[in-house]
Amino acid sequence: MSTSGTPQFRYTQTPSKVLHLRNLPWECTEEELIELCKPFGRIVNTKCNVGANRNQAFVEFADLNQAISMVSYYASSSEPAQVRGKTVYIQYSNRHEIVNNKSPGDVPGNVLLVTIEGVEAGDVSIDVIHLVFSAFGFVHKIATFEKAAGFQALIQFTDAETASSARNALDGRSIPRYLLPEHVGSCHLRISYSAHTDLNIKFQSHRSRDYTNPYLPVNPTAIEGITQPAVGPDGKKKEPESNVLLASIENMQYAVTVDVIHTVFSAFGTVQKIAIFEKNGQTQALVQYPDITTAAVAREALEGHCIYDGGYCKLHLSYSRHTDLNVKAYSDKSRDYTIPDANLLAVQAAPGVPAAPPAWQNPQAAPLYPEYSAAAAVHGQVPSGQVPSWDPTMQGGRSTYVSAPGTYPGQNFATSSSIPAYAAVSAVAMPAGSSPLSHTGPLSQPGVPPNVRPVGASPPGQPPYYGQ
DNA sequence: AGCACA
Repeated sequence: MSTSGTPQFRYTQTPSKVLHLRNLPWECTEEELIELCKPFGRIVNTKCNVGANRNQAFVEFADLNQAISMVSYYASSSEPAQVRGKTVYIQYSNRHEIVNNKSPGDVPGNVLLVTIEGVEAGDVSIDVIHLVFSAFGFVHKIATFEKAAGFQALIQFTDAETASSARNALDGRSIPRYLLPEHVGSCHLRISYSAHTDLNIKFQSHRSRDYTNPYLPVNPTAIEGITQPAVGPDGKKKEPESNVLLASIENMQYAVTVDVIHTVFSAFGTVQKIAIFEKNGQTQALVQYPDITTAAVAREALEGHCIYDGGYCKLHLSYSRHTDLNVKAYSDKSRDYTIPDANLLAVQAAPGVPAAPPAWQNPQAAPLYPEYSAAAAVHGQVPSGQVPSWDPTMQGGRSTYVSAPGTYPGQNFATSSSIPAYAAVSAVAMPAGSSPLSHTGPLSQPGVPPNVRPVGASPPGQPPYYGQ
């Protein structure tokens, strides 16, 4: 009772993920701190140079047990914890997390996120980046990409020490002029740490390199280097066509899941991969088809249309710079439908066999399909309490399966006869009061009866036909 | 040598 207030210090401290370190050398660096602590676990945050003498610090481990292991180790060790030869005293902090203004990018790791300001992607080659950063140690991998922030590169070093030496030396500096094209004014490097530890490089290309794996295949389309954007008849830049579409979803009042995207875009051909992400607060999706023709048809048909009735989830489509997406095979934000599967390979990956003839070969099916897509997209299992209200067969939250693939207009061009394309539809919240099946929605065509019984719920989290 | 920052 008497000591239950805020004791100056405690003899028995409750363990915490956060450790308090004192008697550190003056202005001990974060790297030294991490060096000392990382044998015991993953460090998620630090705060150093604390106190009037700037000789205290906090270290937060990912897991409580890691902090406990460090405290226990030094409690019974004959060798005290030391930094630069000074004994460091370690105890549990009386707080349970470090709160500071440090962004994740300040937490050291072996991968740097480099933003090259004031340049376009074509101005700085990956070889120049490699040259500049190799000065600090072996560069394992590089991946470059363009983001809103500008041209960026992820650079993977062996360890955080090498990475931080590069960061300390280069952050805010500029790439030497002689390595740059003449027209580039300044190009300052902004360097932070990435949360990545191992980059997943699929190809050697002008965008990415894996210097640890010389046998990695070269991406034939990507290695050609920087293609100048084609110029259309109006003199405006015309984006190069691609088999990958970038869909921006406007007015996204309702959930747009991978399955929704899959259903909508499957209307025009085999969808190979999907990735959904947020950019500048807007939801976007990358949709990969096997070929440009299919993508072009889908783009033409879907541009400006809405997934749901009422102007919800309006699609804007452009061609992506990607040609082959690198996505998790199955997650809530991505899907890779091309992963080896005996059944699927026959349908989707048989060389020379177009998996899906372009929709324009079937003038009737093309307009029909989007309507179905929209309908199917808003159907499916929903969290309990959010049972869609529009489908009488859905009462009680139960759903029905499509009676037969043959009843499905256009199924012949989207799938093999044995695989209903729309079977992938699983979890989507239905906008209340919106009934795509019974309305002429933006994706609907007049005079088309809603003759398709929407697909039933898939097993939780699994489309029925793709296994893992 | 004994608990910070916004």
